[in-house]
Amino acid sequence: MDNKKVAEIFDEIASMLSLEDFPNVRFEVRAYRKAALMISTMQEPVDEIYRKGGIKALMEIPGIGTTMSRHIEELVNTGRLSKYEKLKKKYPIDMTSLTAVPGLGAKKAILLYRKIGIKNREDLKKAIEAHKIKGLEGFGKKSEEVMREGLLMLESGSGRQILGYVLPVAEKIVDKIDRSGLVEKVMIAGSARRMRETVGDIDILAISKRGPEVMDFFANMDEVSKVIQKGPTKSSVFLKIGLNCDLRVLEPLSFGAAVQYFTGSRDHNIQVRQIAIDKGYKLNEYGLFNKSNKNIGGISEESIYEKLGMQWMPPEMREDRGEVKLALEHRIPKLVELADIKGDLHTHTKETDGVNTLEEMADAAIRHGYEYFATTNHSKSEHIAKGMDDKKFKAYFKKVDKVRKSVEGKIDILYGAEVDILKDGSLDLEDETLKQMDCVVASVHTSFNMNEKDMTDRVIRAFSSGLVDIFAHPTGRLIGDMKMHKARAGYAIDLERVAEAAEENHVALEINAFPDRTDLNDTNIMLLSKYKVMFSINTDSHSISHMDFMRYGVGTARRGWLKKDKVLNALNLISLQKILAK
DNA sequence: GCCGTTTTCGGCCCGACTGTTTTCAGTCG
Repeated sequence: MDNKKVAEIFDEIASMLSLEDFPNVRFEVRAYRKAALMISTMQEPVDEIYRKGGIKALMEIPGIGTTMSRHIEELVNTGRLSKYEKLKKKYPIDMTSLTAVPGLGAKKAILLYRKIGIKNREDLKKAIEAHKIKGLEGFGKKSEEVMREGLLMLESGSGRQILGYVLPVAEKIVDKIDRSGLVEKVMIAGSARRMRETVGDIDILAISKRGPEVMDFFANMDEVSKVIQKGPTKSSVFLKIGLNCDLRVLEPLSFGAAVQYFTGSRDHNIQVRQIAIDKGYKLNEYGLFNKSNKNIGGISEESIYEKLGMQWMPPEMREDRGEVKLALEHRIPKLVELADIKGDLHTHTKETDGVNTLEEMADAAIRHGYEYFATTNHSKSEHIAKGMDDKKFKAYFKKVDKVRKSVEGKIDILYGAEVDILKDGSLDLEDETLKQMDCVVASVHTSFNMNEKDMTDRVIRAFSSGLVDIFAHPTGRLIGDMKMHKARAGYAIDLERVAEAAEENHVALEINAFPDRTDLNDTNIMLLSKYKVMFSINTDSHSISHMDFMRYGVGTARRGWLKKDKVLNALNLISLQKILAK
């Protein structure tokens, strides 16, 4: 029983309970939803937690109490849950997939079942095609249309998309609104502002006295494929890239409150609002209100946090992972910033599977204001990537020498490679070749389906060569979205054992900034920060434009609460070389 | 159903928009 399945069952129970009528039912619904969300985003499988520590360990999980932990116990032991089955008898419909259809909630779903026997999405689709829906009580022409389009959208598979491909679009939209002259201020909020690796929609906030005009401008933008709703203060559109985008227009006095509110995350906000309530205030998206209902802090995010006795914190931290407590104690760490990055230690060129020459890459690195960068082409096992053997590396380094001279004084180029860690843990190039290099990046590209112990041993054996400086994309996962990017779960690997070995052998762990990877991810980084290991934030650029991806790596690092002093490539060249020499 | 250095009971976020409403319920974020 994996976490996803448990979460789905809890979520479905929540939906079914929302149809029941007993005191406090809505809070019970919320409890199940919260538990589902918690479990679905957890790293460790709940059945493992239960097997290791029983009910007691389960109850340590926030949002899981006596009842939920018993439920999990029942699910792990029997594969079934009597409460779920009981409800399911009463509401025998495929609740999760039906309520995923926009415009359709639990109440309407059960109504459709009772009136015309719709049990799942297939039934719904047929009923819509046969125009059986409109005319039913509570349904009209419009609701049929909304559901029809919703179904199409679900079928086309657009869900969350990768931040690195969405953020530039969002920024373009914001820029256009800004230049329209209709707004005093406009900015991105939501999960994009928190730099989550994927986003489900784009939230934009603006200050303007001309709401309706702003909304007209917004609805008519090139990027928009369909207007979903349009009011004077809130509009929602579906973008051509297959994502929803919401725009809200606000008063200046509410802007800070709205920014705070819509940046989220939801769980962070619930905590912050609770603090407001405890202080006798009320916090909503329009402001921070005192007892006499005067807005005392809505103008800026900073003023809200300040009035609540909290330190302002970077959006990347707002995930309800303990940041609220730190903010109350004024102990928010100073996180690494894009401006701290002094170089990129994982880049490719035309010689293998990159598209730009070393000269072009050097130029781009200079434009990024870097002090140094490493050229790290693939080793010979990577046939598809035209990986280079020892001889080719030697020849390549002569070329590097030339370019080095031509950019002298502007940037330093480090010799490097992205060398394959072979199945047995050996490296894909001769020791002699690797010893000549300033920066050896090692990574796994083959035999992904080894078991966890073998994979971990393989990687640790590579570290013990003493030749590896950076372990690239440590889990090998590819995020993917349902459109064009292929997903791949990471290989099984014990990251904590890897971190121990990395500490011992002076290997830095990579935070790969490539949007499909962001590997390590935020939770990995948090987990591994307790080790005395350095992290290296690299783009894995295969072209000069990829160098812009650095901000996603930095964003991921910040989501993992990483400070500058743990980041290898935030060091200046001299300090970097000292560490690489180890 | 969960949670708690002010509580083991009594709280738990709430407003915009829409459709089908003749005054509001459902959905969503």
